[in-house]
Amino acid sequence: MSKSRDKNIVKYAGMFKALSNPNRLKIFMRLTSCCQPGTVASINSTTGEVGCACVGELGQDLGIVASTISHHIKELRQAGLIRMERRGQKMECWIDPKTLTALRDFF
Amino acid sequence: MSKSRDKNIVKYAGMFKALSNPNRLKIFMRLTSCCQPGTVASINSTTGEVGCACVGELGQDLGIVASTISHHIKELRQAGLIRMERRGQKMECWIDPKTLTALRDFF
DNA sequence: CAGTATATTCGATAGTTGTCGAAAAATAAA
DNA sequence: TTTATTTTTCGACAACTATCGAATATACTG
Repeated sequence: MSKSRDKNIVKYAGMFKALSNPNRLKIFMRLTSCCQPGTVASINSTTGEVGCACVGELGQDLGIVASTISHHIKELRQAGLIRMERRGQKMECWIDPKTLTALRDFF
Repeated sequence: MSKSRDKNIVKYAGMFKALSNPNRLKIFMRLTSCCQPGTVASINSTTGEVGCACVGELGQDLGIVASTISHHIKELRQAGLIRMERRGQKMECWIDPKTLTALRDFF
């Protein structure tokens, strides 16, 4: 019943909540598939992290208005599932590898 | 954009939704810790005592009213995460090992 | 600068969810 | 049958969510 355990539970519950919306889950899966090793994407030379789809692309794929996509991406980011970075006019999103590992270890 | 893929997404989104509530996640974790996955109810062969949690126990642990626990368990069951069986007056719950494996494979 | 492209914020709204207490149902015991 | 125990269903309600369109912001291009 420690506090850190409760905090952890809230953290993971937040991740699962972020993945509980079908459209958000699609975004997540889309990002995981395009970030697969071997797939081309822009690589951040400092962090080494692999960048992927931007907001517009994701919205076009799912047939969802941009503002809604933006909202969903914000949720995924706040849950710690994805990271993003401005690249010109576009925002690039990619899966946070640490969180992905944490989720793998959870189950 | 196949239909089976969409169905799968909805299925997994449902699992994550079930785990997105902190209390439900606690129930899930409690069950994973107290039950051997695959065994319906861990019964002590010498004492005959049952090791798997029932609705009442779970509610007492979390300080939540029975009707709420019942509701949460129903959600977990409908998502395919847990299974349950009547044993006398009590209902015994345990994690569905198949679903657990599926979730492991997802990430 | 004005114009274009992309992304975010805001306001509104219909729909969903978590929680409780009361009542009902199912089972066991007396 | 009556009583006790455990669980489920029902009704209610406040809180939250997904989605959209409009307005705003940010960055590039003539």
